[in-house]
This record gives sequence, C-alpha cells and structure tokens, in this order.
Amino acid sequence: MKKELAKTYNPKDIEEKLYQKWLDNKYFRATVDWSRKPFTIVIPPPNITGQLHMGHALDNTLQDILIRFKRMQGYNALWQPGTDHASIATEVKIIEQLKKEGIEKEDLGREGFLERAWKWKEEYGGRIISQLKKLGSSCDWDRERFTMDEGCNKAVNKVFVDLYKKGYIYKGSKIINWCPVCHTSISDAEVEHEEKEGHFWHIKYPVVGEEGYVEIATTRPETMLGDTAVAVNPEDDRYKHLIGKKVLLPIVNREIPVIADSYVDMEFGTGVVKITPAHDPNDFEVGRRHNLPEINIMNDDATINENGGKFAGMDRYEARKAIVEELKELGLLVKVEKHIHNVGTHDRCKTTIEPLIKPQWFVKMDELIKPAVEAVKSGEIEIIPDRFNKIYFNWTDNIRDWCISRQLWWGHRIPAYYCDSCGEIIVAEEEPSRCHVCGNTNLRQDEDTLDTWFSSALWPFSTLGWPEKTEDLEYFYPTDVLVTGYDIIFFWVIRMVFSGYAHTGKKPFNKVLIHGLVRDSLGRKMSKSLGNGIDPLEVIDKYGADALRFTLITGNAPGNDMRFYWERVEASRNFANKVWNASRFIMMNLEKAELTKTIDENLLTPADRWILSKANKLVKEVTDNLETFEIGIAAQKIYDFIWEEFCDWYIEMVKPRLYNDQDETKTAALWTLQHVLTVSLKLLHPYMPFVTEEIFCTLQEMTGLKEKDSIMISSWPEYNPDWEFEKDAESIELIKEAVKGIRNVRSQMNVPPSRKAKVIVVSDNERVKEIFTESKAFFAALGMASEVLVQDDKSGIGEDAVSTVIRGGTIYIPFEDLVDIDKEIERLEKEKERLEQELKRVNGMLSNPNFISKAPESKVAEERAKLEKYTDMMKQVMDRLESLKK
RNA sequence: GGAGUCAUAGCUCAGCUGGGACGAGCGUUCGCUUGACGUGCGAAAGGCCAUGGGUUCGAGCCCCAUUGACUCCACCA
Repeated sequence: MKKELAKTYNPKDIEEKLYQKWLDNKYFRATVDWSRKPFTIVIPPPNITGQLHMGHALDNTLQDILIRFKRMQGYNALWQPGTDHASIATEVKIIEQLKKEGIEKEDLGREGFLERAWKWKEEYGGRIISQLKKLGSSCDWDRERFTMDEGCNKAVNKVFVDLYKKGYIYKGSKIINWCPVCHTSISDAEVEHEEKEGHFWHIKYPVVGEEGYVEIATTRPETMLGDTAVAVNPEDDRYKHLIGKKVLLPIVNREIPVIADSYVDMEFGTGVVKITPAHDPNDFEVGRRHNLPEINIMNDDATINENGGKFAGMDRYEARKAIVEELKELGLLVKVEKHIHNVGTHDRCKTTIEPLIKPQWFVKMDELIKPAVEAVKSGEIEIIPDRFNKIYFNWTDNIRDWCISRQLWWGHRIPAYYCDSCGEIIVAEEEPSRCHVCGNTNLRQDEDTLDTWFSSALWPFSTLGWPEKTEDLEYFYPTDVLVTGYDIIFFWVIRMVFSGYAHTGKKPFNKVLIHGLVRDSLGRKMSKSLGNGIDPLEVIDKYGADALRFTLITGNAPGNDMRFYWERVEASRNFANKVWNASRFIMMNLEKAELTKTIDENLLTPADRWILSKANKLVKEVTDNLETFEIGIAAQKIYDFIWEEFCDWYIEMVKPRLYNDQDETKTAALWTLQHVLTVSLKLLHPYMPFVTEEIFCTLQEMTGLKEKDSIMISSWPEYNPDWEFEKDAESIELIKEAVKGIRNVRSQMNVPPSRKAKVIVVSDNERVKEIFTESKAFFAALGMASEVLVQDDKSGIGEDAVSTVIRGGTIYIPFEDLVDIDKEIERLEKEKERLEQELKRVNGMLSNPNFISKAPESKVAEERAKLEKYTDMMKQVMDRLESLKK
C-alpha cells in the first residue's frame, strides 16, 4: 500500500513523529571514526533558567543547518549540546521561589540551598532542551553536558589551579563593581552603561587656615562621607597655590589634603574634584597613586555604614537627600545643575552598580590575551562577517583584569583553602587534608564561587573530556565553527579563545559565525519588560518548525539584525506547502511508473535537459554558498528554483507528456521530475528538515528507488560538469520568452484563459523553427493555444491578429473580433520605443572606444550579442507596424 | 570621546570580489474553479539606489565629505 500525502501540509502531523524516528535511529550520534573527517560545533549552552526565545531559535537553526549540511556531505558531524548553570540568574530564581515560601536563602544554609538549586535544575533544566528538539536540532543528545557537571567541575578546578600556579590568578583588594541587590561582585562585561539624567551639585569645601573655599562639583554628594582628598590639575593656575594645603570636609569635618593629579580635567566642572577612593574607580586609582586612605562608607546593600556617622543606616539615595539638605543649611551648597551622565547598572537586575573595594579573585589578562589577539590578526581564527574583528579587538585592546569571584552559592566554588592558624592560602584541585605549612587540619574553603563565564570559557574542550586526554578531544577538537550573536563576543568568544590557547595549546574553533538579533516588527529588542517577545514555540505550533527556521535565515544579511513579521512566517509556510503539493503532484503521476536509477540521456527532451542543468547549477551554487556561510543567499536560491523554475515552468511544461500515454518521452519526464525533486529536497533539507524528510521517504516508497531510510543521512547532491546543456537552455529560454509575450498580450486584451486561440510562429530561422516544432506540445499548453503553426512567412495571417516579437521571430495570434488595429499599433509603438532605448544604451557602450579597449572581452561580446538581438527584434516590429499602417 | 551598522518599490529587506535594479516577500490593481497547490495560477503598477564630490570605459556597490536613524565601547568628577 503506497502512502498518500494530505492535500495541505500539516506540520503537526509529522514533526514529532519524524524527530522521534531520528532519535530512535541515532542519526544525531557522532562517535570517533578516524576513517572519516569530523565536523564539530559546540552549542552555546543555554541557561537552565531560560525558555527558548527567538535568539536561540536563530542561533540553533544556523547551527543545525551547518551540521545537517556537513553530515550529508559525509562528514562525521558532531553537534555537542549542553546547558549552562547561569550562576546569578539561577540563584535569583531560586531565591524568588524561596521567598514565596517565606524562606530566606540564609535559613537554608549553603548546603540546603544547593540542594534546592539542584532540585530546581532537575525539574526545569531540561525544559530548554526539549524546546530545542521541537526546532529540529540534530544535537548528539547522548553527549549532553552541563557546565556544573563533574567533568566540567574538574576542568574548572584544574584551570584555576594552573592559572594560579602560573601567577595569572591572584587575590586582591581592588575596586570592583558591586550589585547591591544581588549582593555580589560582577565583571566589567556585566555592567551596562545607561545615560541617566542626574544633577551636578556644587559644594564649597572651606580651605583650612585661611579665608575662602574651593568649589567642587559632584554627581554623587553622598560619597563625600568617604572623601580623603581634593584634587586639582597640577597645571591649573587657579588652584596651584592650594596644592599641599588642606580643606575641611563639610559635615564630616575632616581635614583632607589638596593634591595635584593630571587626571583632573581643567575644562570640566570647576576643575576641582573630590576624591573618594572607596567608591569610584577613578578616585581609587588616584588614591592608590597618592597613598590616600580608603574609607568605605557603605554596607553591601548600599546603605551607609558606621563610617557615615549620623547617616548610617540610610540608603544611598536617602543619604544623598539628607546631605544636600544639610549642605544647604550650612550655606555650602552653591548651586544645582541638571546633568546627564552615564550610570553603570547590573545587566541582570538593572540596579545601579556601587563601586566598592573588596577582596576578590582576578585573572591577570595582559599576557593571556596575547595569543587570542594574534589568532584573529593572523587569520588562524576567522570571524564572519569580518567587521566584527573590530569589536573583538576593541575589547582585547582595552582588557582589564577579570574579576572572577562571585558572592553566590550556585556555581563552581573557588578551590582555595585558608589555614586560619598560619594564614596560608592553599589552592588545589582536591581539598587538602591539612595545611602543608603548619599541619592544621581545620582548613576553610573560600566561600565564593566563580563567574559563570569562567566555566563557559572552557566549554569547547571540557565537553570533549578535557583535562583527560580523550580520543574525543583528539578527534573532534578544535571545533570547526562557533555560532553566536554579536552581543556575546566579549563575554564568551574572547574568553574561549584565550582559554583554548592557554589550556589546550590550540584554538577552540576555526571560525566564528556571528549573527544579529531578532527584533520585533518595530525594530525593538524583544524583552520581557516590553512584553514584545514572540515565543518561537507559538510560531512552531501555528506554522511548523520548518516555516520558523526558514523565516529566520532568509531576508537579512549576515550579522545584521532582523525584524520578525508574522507575514514572513506565513510566506515560509506557504513555501513548505508549495513543496508539499508539487511533490504530491509528482507522486500522483509516479504511481504507475516503473523507474530506474539512471536514465538513458537520449530519451531526455530539451525541457528535461534544461531543468536538469538548472538543478545542477543550483547544486554548485548552494554548496558554495553554504561553504562560505552565505546561508540566506543559498536559501533564496533554493526557493526561487523550486517555486519558479521547477513548479511554474518545468512541471507545467511536462504536463502534456504526463497526460499522454502514447508519448515515448513520458518516462523521461517522470524520471526527471523525480530526480530534480530529490535534489531539491536534499538541498532544502538543512533548512526544512521535517517536510523534506516526509516527502523524501514517501517518494522513495513510491518509486522503489531507495537510497537511504532518511534524507538526513542521504548524500549531498554533487555538481556534474557534464550536465551543462547550453543549447537546450537557449531553446527553453526562447520558448519562455514567447510564452510570456503571449500571456502579456492576452492579458492586455483581457482575453480569458478559457478562450484558446491559434498561435502562429513566423521565422526564417531554421533553428528557431526547430525549437518551436519540437516543443510544440507544451508551448501550446503554456501559451493557451488551440493549435500551433510554425511557418517561415506571414502567409495566411491577416491584420486581425496581435503579435509579439521574440528573438528570431514573430508570434501571431489571430483574434479576429477582438483586434483593434489602432490599439495594436499603439502597442507596437511602445515596444518600438522600448527597443530604441535598449539600442541606445548598447550602442552608447559599443561606440565608446574606451569601453572596447578597456572592458573585458567577454563583456564586450555580451553587449554585441545584445545589439544583434535587439536589432533583429526591432526589424520585426518595424515590419509589422508597416504592414498594419498600410 | 572612540568604533560600527543602516539609509534601494507603499512596508520589511536582498543585492557576492564595481558591468544593464529578471530584485524578493508582503501590500496594491486586473484576470483566472487551467485535471498538485486560492497557503494557488497568470498579468501589471510602483525605485532621482539619502545628499554633494571623486576614482573608473563603467558605481547601489570603491574613496572623501555631509545629513539622518540605530547599536556597541569608554573612568570625564
């Protein structure tokens, strides 16, 4: 019993079933096989807290396309999947959950909390994975990893210890970005700078021991509680005399020095800057240069601490108000100006960052970053599109030490142990049983965990077994391509690159494919707060995964952002439906046919050879495009080929042969249909895995020509240099031209398709006559002709006919009653005008001696051919006009 | 203050290393129960390729400047 396809394509009927089939047959599985070439992609691990959003959908569609393409090409394609523990995001989620139960994090204690966290991970961590499956992602799920699993933890510890031993990891008290809500330090990359409207408060600081004061301008008056100096530029004549003297810090009534530092910009503000080393990164630097005391005036929740005297306990903004109020009362507030400035916020919770001095762990970057810079400079790692090199270098060139410790519980705990009796710090992969200096057995592990990105940086090799010397690592590493959005270059890409070189001695990947963001239809970022996000799962539910995938990779240039439109998804769905129906038609006709794998080429008609060479050319182009990551361009070409060339032209051309059992070329037509369809399906498969699989399998059953149980393991079509049928291509193009001409004329005259008419091709060119004679059958069908006559003169054709000119001939349609001679003349005049334009252009070029001498020969020849063609057509138009005007 | 992206049909965007804009989808107009598909078929309307220079036989594409929109980076109190 042969399978039937439903009338319209319904993705829901097949997607789940096919995905299950792929899983059951282990088609996604990749294992070491030295006889084959590997092709490896590691997934950017989605957060376990995450839900699939459009960004994931795009990112993973791109990866799946590349993987499926390479797999079909015969590579041993591994797509390594996994998830990220996402320290802050997850910890915040769990704290929220606990809050609902009225529990504080501290109530549970570290162990209790972690237990809850793991439970949460077990429950929700797999959600995004199942969503990725709905997209059709062909990851090797047997290899699924987690950034906090045992192997990754081992890798993290080893890296930490190694870097520590080499002096690249150190602990230090430096000013760091502190999030008062999340209660943790964060790295520079996690700080977002937002322009905010603020104020500029001008405050008088009286000079000690003499009359007068200096006026300073500040955006954060509350930090004056921690001021330990006032700075001026050493070149500033206005203030030179004050350098070395002291001023009295108002309210606090502390005497602080006036120092000179070139950091101060004379042009900006008043030229005098208050220095608060403990709460401003710049002031911190100045403070260290001048050995100033660092007075921390804040608690971890950004309330004022005991160093703030009577303001202690107030929130930083309350304190600001109170201090301004008091300054006013003291008569020390000169003025308040509006001021727009950049404020750093935490990218996760949008809280304004508070710079604080805290002991933290850092990775020293200056040496480590060097190979990462060199790799991209030399082209050993290629970033696509290459304009992102600049973003990459912008970050590497300005890199600062990476603050890696986080005051969180969910994450890799720092493998550093303190001996409280002798003060020794022991950094080791395994917890030491005793202090190697004093023998103390009561060691205390560092409370902090590591930045999430510390473990993600190792992802390309930790997932393959590193630090063990596994065969996987040897075979699949370095990976081939990394696919990710431009927003994550500095968070992740750079860190993977330097980590790869530092720990494996190799680059983590050869190429980085960067894509843009998916925005809403108004061009805004999709975000939770705006509520403008579109759920990919909803799209899949309504239109199918294939439609979503196709939509995401077409209609935009690499690296550029794209807007999401439902209309575009609909168009993609329509395309899937088109493929479905074309296949349905073909299979309908194949039912009774006996096909063989290859065909005797002598049986092929010009139309067959035309579409075969078109398909052949498509194979070459699509393959080339995919090799160079021009994924959207390739998709567009496949779309155009299937819809226009194959469906609208070839299938229509072939219909008369299919309906005529006497036609000895019918088998050739069926074979060609089947062959071109199969090639098209294969090319389309990476983009639309589900429809193509369903049709491919059904088609195989129908024809009995079985290649493989699944299209995804079938072989990628290969370009055949022998299948360039130039002559047939020319013939068919000529017929297409004629058909278009006829349709155009008919449409202009409002002739309904039901009214057939005789079509007479007049030409004195033997080749032209031959072309129309051999293709008469389908030319008649496409041109809505009742009968086609091919003759070499106009005998028998009266004035009551309309005509259209092609190269080498004129086509007449005697419509008798419908023909209005004046209108016909008008039409021909227009055609004449058009040709005149063309001739003018071509003649212009060809009469330019510089063009002839400097342009490439092929171009000149091309233009000459056009001249010939248009001249010929012009002559015919003129002839016709003449006879009508008589 | 640096850097980048974008400006092409009513809308959203393609246009590869310079060689006539066959531009695509959607929308619009007209005509179609043409034995796969109305999620379709056929025909059409619609573009000074932001502006001003330059290079070139030839520029939407390369160079310079200008205008406008957006994004990223940056410690100006």
